[in-house]
Parts: sequence; C-alpha cells; structure tokens
Amino acid sequence: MASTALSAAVDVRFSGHSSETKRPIFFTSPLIRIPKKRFTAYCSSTSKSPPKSAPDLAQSDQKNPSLSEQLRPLTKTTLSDTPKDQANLLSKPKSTWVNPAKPKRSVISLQRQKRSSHSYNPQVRDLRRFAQKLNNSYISEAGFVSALEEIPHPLTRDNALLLLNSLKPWQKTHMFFNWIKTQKLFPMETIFYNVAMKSLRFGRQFQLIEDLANEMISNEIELDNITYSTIITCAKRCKLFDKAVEWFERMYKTGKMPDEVTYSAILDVYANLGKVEEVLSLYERGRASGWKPDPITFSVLGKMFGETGDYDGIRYVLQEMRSLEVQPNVVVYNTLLEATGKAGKPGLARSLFVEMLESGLKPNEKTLTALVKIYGKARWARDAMELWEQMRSNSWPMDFILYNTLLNMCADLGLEEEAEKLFEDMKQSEHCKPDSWSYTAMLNIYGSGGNADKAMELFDEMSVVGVQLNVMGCTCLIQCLGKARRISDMVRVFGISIERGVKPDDRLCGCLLSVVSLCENEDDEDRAVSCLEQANPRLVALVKLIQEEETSFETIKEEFRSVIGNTAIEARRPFCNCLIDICRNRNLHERAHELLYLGILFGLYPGLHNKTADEWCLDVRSLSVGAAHTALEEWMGTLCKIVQRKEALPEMFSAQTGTGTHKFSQGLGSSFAAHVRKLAAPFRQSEEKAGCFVATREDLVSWVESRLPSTVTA
DNA sequence: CTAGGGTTAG
Repeated sequence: MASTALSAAVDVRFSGHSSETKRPIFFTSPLIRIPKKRFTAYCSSTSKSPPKSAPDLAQSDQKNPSLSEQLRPLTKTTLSDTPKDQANLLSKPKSTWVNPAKPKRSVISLQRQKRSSHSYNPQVRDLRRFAQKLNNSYISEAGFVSALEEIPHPLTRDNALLLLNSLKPWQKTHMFFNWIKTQKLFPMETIFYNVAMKSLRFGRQFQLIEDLANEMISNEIELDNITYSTIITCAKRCKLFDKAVEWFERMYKTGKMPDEVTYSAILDVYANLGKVEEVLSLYERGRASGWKPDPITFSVLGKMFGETGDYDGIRYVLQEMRSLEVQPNVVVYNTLLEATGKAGKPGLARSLFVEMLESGLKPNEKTLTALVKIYGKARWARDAMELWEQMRSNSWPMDFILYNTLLNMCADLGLEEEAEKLFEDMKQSEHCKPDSWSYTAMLNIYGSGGNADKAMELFDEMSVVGVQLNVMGCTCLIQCLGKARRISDMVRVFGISIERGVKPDDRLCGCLLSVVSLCENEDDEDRAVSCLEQANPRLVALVKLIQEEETSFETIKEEFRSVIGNTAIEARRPFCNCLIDICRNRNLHERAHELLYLGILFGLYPGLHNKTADEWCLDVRSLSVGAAHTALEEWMGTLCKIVQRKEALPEMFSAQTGTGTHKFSQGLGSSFAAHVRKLAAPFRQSEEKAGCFVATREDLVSWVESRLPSTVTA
C-alpha cells in the first residue's frame, strides 16, 4: 500500500505539480517540510557569543533556562502521535498534512536492513589463497584476466562473491567485477554491486561508484540501504557533499526509506556542510518517526557542535542521550571531549571524563589526547599533572600523537623539566621517536622560557638526527633568538631554514618584524630587515615608509590597508603591534598613534574599549608594550577632551593588562604600571582583580584638570 | 576491508 502511494508521489513530483497543500509529506526529502521556527530559536540562542563563564553541567539548567525550556516541550511531544500535540508543535501544520487526522509520516525505517547470512563455503581456503595471489601480482589487466582462468573452483555465485570480497586494491576488484559480468554465469544481484562499491570506496572512486549505481538503475537492480549508504559515504569522503545529498533525496523520490545507518550517514554529511539546522531538522523528524538514535548518531551530533564550539549544542546531545537512556561509548565520549575543548569548557570536559571512568569505560589514546590538550589550553596545570599521573599508574595507552600533545601541553604550562623527560622517553621508545612536531614543541618550550642556548642545541641536534625543521619550529626559534638579542644566530638560523626548504608564512614574518622592533642598533636592524626582505618585501617597504616623517597619513593608510589585507588574519594584529613598537622605539609617537588608529579602523583590536554605563574599560591584553602605551595615551587624551567638554563619564575606569600567564603578555602589567607612574595617572592595581588597574571618576577628573591649569573649560 | 554509519596534533 505504501509503495503505491509513494510511486504516485513520485509521479506527482515528476509531473511538475508544485501545489504544496496537495502533496503528502513523504513526497519530498524531509528537510523541506520542517518548520524552521524552533530551530532558528535554538540556533539564535547559540549563535551569540557564548556566556562568559557558562556553568558546568550540573548547574546549567538553572542558570540558562532558555534552552531547556525550548527542549522540554520537544522531547515530550516528538514521540506523541496525537495530531493535536503535533499541530501545536508545528508552526504550519496545514501545509504539512494531507490529512491532519493521520499521524505524521515516517522519514526513517525503524528496521535496519538485514544482511543475508551466507552459508559456510568449504572452498574458502583455496579461494582465499587464490585471491591473495591475485592481490600480490598482475599489474596489467590482460595478465590479471588471464590469471582468472586458473580459478581453483567453478565460478559459482558464492565463490564469485567471496573472491570479490577478498580482492584489493580497488582496481582488481573492479576488473574482477567487470569480468564476472561478461561471464554471465548468474544474475548480478545487489550484493555484487555493494561489495564492488565498498572496494571502490577505499580508492575514493566516486565516479566509478556513481557509474555502477546508474548501471543498477538501468538494469533494474534494486538499490538497497547498503548501496545508498556506501554511495553517500564515498561522496562524503570525496567531499562531494552535493552528490551525497542528491543520492539521499533520490531514496525518498523512489520510495525507498532510509534505515538508521543511511540516516546517520546523511546527518554527518549535513554536519560536514555546517548545516546545523538541517541536521537538527532531520534528527527531530527521525525522532518523531519513533527512531531511537544510537551512539554513532550522537557522535555525529557531538562533532558537529564541537566544530562551532556550540556549548548549548553539546548539552543538548548529553540531555538527549540521558533522556533516551543511550549509554555513550568511548567514541561518543571522545567526540564530546573534543567538542567541549573547542567550546572552551574545560570543566565540562573534566566532569565528562570522570563520568566516563565511572561508567567503566577505559580511555584510549584519543580520549587522553583530547583531555591533555584541553587542560594545557586552559592552563589547568594541576589537573594536567593529575591526569598524567593517572596515565602512568593505569598504563593507559600512549601513541605518537598523545606524546606530542603532552609536549605541547608542557609548552602551554611552561613545564620545561617534564617536557625534557617526555622527550627523552620518546627517544628511548621503539615507535614514538621525536619527529618535527616533537622538536617544534621543545623549541616552543625553550623559546617561551627564553632558553636560547638549549633551543640552539636542539636546532643543531635536528640536523644530526635528520628531523626536518618546520615553519613553526623556525618561528619559535627566531622569536627566542630575537628576545635574547642574538641577531647573528637568528640570521644564521633563518638562512639555514630557508635553505632547508622552510617556506616563511605570515606568523614567521610577524616574528621577524618583532625582532626588527627589538633591535638596539642600526647594524642589527639592517640584518633583521634583510631577513624579512626575503620573506615579505612589501612589509619591509611599509616599515621604511612609516619611518619617513614626511610620509602622509593617507599614504600610510593605503599601504597599511594593502599589506594587512594580504596578511593571514592571525598575523594581522601582531604586525600592527610590531609596527607601533618600531615607531615608539624610534620616538615616532605621532606615527604610533596613527598606526593604532588604523589598527582599530581595520578591526584588528576588537574589544579594546568596553563601555558600560558604570564603567569604561581599556583591555590591552592583546597589545604589545608599545601599542598598550599608545592606547593608554590615546585613551587619556580622549578622556581629557570629554572632561573639558563636561560630557557624561562613568563612575569607574579600568585598564586590563592581564597577569602575564600568557607568554605573549608577559611584562605588560609592570610596564603599564611604570607608564602610568610616569604620567602620574590615578590608576592603581585592583585588589580584587589581578592584572587590572582601576581609577574613579573623581580622581581622573581632578587629574585631568591638574594637567590643564590655565585652559578655559567653557 | 567477509555488502553500509561516528573520534586524535600548532
């Protein structure tokens, strides 16, 4: 009955009727009919910047009720079959129903496609050996095909399937598949196509797979869920997402209902496309069809929310699993841990990990890698060290990536000795010898610790053991040597790196530019500039331009715009910071102010100045010392004007320098304090908040007035 | 890889 209704539906669709009201829901893929209202509400709650300090799982519902409010009616109603509830839930029920008295159409088959069980084949050993021989020889098609004549047993259907399953790589499977077709000994069933497609998928041969699918269609061989899921996942692996969607939609058009494997595969496709609303629509439609999603689906959802750092989304996944009583497995925990890391929620990561252990699951390398990364990034030294201890005492599995992640964690936390010990462990190990990632992490550690000698030792060691220096390692080393004012070493390292094939990127140029700003004499500066000249001549031209006093502001602006516009986003602010530092070090203060203005104009310092009714805050944490000074001067200048004009001012003023826990902001606080002292500005270190300087309106106004002794303030 | 879905590094 259903199939006739479906074929009628296909006819309607193909005959071009577009009347929405007449078409039953299953005429189109489920995406088209989903009321968007709920999902836009859901998404808009997450598209805003996440709450500053979102609470952890336990407290979350109380503090952020909007989401659970949205979700509660959802979980209660999705499984309801009564049209009244459905109608309340859907915003446009009329257009979605042929007959509102009937329950909603299903979008997913609740029965997973069954596999045919093959009986034991006594010839399996011979055939396997034969396949092995074919796999290991016969490069040419002619040789391969003639070898097929020596098949040890008759080519029955089952023997052919067994061989088809055992051949690799895909070229041989494909040749064999084509050959058995020419033999015409038995009809080519769906399973032959499915096995052939699977092999082709290993070779990412989407075009060949699609050709086979079209051949099935023209030969009227049924495409089943296994066929479709193979096509869809191959398209996905080849990044042909539109193809994946196209074949998925074809299922509904032809009246084939996807089962949960195909369904979760397409969810992953939409997730990869970043189409969060569509994924949620499909998910909800599946749920409304009575589907109980399995851990794989939740892993797909978890990864999707991780990609956008969507904390509410992660909580949604957890909540769904809890309410459906789906027990997460290791993979689900791993993806959720990754996701919480991307969402910047180390507390949730930690509690998830505890929950995982309590449920009796054993963490694997990926689990530990995710967690180590999170603790390092969050600078949670205590938790990181406890975890490390746990890893050793439980002898949890270690692999290469985990070693390198641990080294990076040490870099984040400044744990030089621990890193050295790990690095030694790696050298002693059988399978985890340090590679360029490991060396880079060590260079990062020595670099941020200012240990130029050890960094240089490592650099020399790399050439001895034959590990390639990469651009990141080169950047760390140059930064370190620059800070140590070891310009000769810096020039040598840069030259050798270029010789060895390091391609300078914008971050490396930023480091070279900062070395230029640090140079204390002209000779050093010339040598640093000539390195930069090789990597980025236009940047050097800009450096020269800003140092010419006669250059007009308009010229600077145009050149600045052009250089910054051609710079990777993450290197733009560092470029501007260094340019300002260069000006300040050469007493070109006015030019420094112009550059800060341009930096603000082009959006390099978002959030530099935060105003509320009660407080104005200057946040210089992402600025270099010179840029922070310039910003403070600029701020004071503006405040003076406002005081003079007697405009409204807030009660409190604050300047945030940070406490130097981040290696790039070290010393910002103390140099800021010195600068404030020099100006005799009324800012003092806040007692409650480290790295924050505060001043009251009264103090500030009287300070400004004292600096303007005889001006008429009319 | 015994016909199909999910997870690791600046």
